Amino acid sequence: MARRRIRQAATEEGQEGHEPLHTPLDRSRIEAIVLQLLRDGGLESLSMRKIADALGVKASALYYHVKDKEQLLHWLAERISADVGYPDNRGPWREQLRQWAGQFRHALRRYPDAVSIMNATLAASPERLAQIEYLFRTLIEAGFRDTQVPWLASMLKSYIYGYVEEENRLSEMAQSASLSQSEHGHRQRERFEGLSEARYPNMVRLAAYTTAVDWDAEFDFGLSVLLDGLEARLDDGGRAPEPHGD
Amino acid sequence: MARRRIRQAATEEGQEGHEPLHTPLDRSRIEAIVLQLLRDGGLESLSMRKIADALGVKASALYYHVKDKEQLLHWLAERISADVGYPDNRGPWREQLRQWAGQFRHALRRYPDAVSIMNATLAASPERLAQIEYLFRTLIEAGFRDTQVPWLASMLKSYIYGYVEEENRLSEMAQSASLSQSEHGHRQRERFEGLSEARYPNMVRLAAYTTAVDWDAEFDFGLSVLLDGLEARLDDGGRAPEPHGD
DNA sequence: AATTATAATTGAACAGTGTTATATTATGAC
DNA sequence: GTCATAATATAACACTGTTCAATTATAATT
Repeated sequence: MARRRIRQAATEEGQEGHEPLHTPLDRSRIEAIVLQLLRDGGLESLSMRKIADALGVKASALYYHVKDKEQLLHWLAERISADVGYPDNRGPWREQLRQWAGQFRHALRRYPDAVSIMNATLAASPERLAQIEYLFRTLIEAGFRDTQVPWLASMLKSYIYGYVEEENRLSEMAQSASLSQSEHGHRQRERFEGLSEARYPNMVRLAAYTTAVDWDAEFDFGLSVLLDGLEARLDDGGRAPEPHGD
Repeated sequence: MARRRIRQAATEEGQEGHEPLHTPLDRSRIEAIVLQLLRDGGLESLSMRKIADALGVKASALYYHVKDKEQLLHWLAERISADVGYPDNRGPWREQLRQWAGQFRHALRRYPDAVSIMNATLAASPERLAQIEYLFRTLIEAGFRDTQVPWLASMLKSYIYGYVEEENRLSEMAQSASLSQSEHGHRQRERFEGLSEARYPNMVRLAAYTTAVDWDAEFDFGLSVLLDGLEARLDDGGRAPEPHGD
């Protein structure tokens, strides 16, 4: 038996043994593998054993670096939040929020099941808190009342999450309908073609508008609806008191 | 060995054996137990084996009546949707949607993890489709354009789901903060008291407005914001073309 | 009343999950 | 080379959803 087991297919080179052939696990390497597995199989099929396998390691080794599987999700959520960034413009609050919402959406779209990950974890990490703080500050500076801000912020978050989930759902359905050879695609088509036009006339008629979609434009449309609602609440009708001097 | 094994603690009475001592499983009995378990431990701790145990039966027996665990969730989602109902008034669209949204929220609040259940299942069952159909029809009759209706409906759904989730999250945190003896409550308090006021001044200041909340009023407030946004989109500014003759 | 058909449930297993305690190995410091 | 500790492995526990074959209970028929 090999007296000296080397992780991950040791070759002849590097027998000196001074510098480690493969550095031990650390957060960044784990994160990288997790993101790759997430891209392959989604959040559902993500397991500690698969992560360990992909790292060439046993599952229990992960627990030296990570407390929980939940902590792993917190890492991901933090990374997603860091990916959002902040608007670079100093324009009016509507334009700032429009840009910020767009960046948020794009960050969520860069990671599979991002909304599930965010919803499964509480926003207690620095990047996530900073994002909330930015949103609160922007709303305050726009002139909204203290009591309203948390709920308006929650509405914006809900809109973005909801839109991205709908976006993923519908585009997933569209692609599995195009590959209608597959069994799954077949079942999906049945679901829509079998919709009784007598029972659900409006659904059937409007279903067309959810197949070929300009997702960017639709997101902006919904967002503008929401921002219109916000603007209508700005100090109950227009006499906004110029919240700050600058 | 007992030649005749009777389910669930057979007593002396009823030895005739004509009418079954305990009727076999059926959908309604399974649903009832599932709802009870859901109330006790939530969706996370719901397992086929626990359901079977609570029914005095082995887990594999369930699969004679239910295809999947997922089908079980579909049953629940359908039940929740049926519980929503429809507004009884024939007032203007704003009032109708206000009432409908309230009923929706209350139905979701009646079942633990209702939002998770709805999100985990596609809306393909009759009651759920009927709800969507109602929403579409109401928006159409209000005068919104065909292309807009699906997205506006999606926004309303997102708002309701998001609000209920936030509501559950916050009230859960509030109650675990009041029971601050418990370890979990202690950690929750740390999370909030440890919030650096220097880094997140607005969050800290506005946190007060998310502790003692009139949930009904807050829901209506957010909804009115959203409906204001909708109204602003009614045919781009007021010249609504009386969509139907009646 | 005995037999037969089928409805309903059990037993046992498979493949997988997160997690932990304990042993074992590798690594760098002295 | 010895030694402390850092890092991984081994093995197990208590679960999970699900399937298949064997078994029992119930109802129908002769």
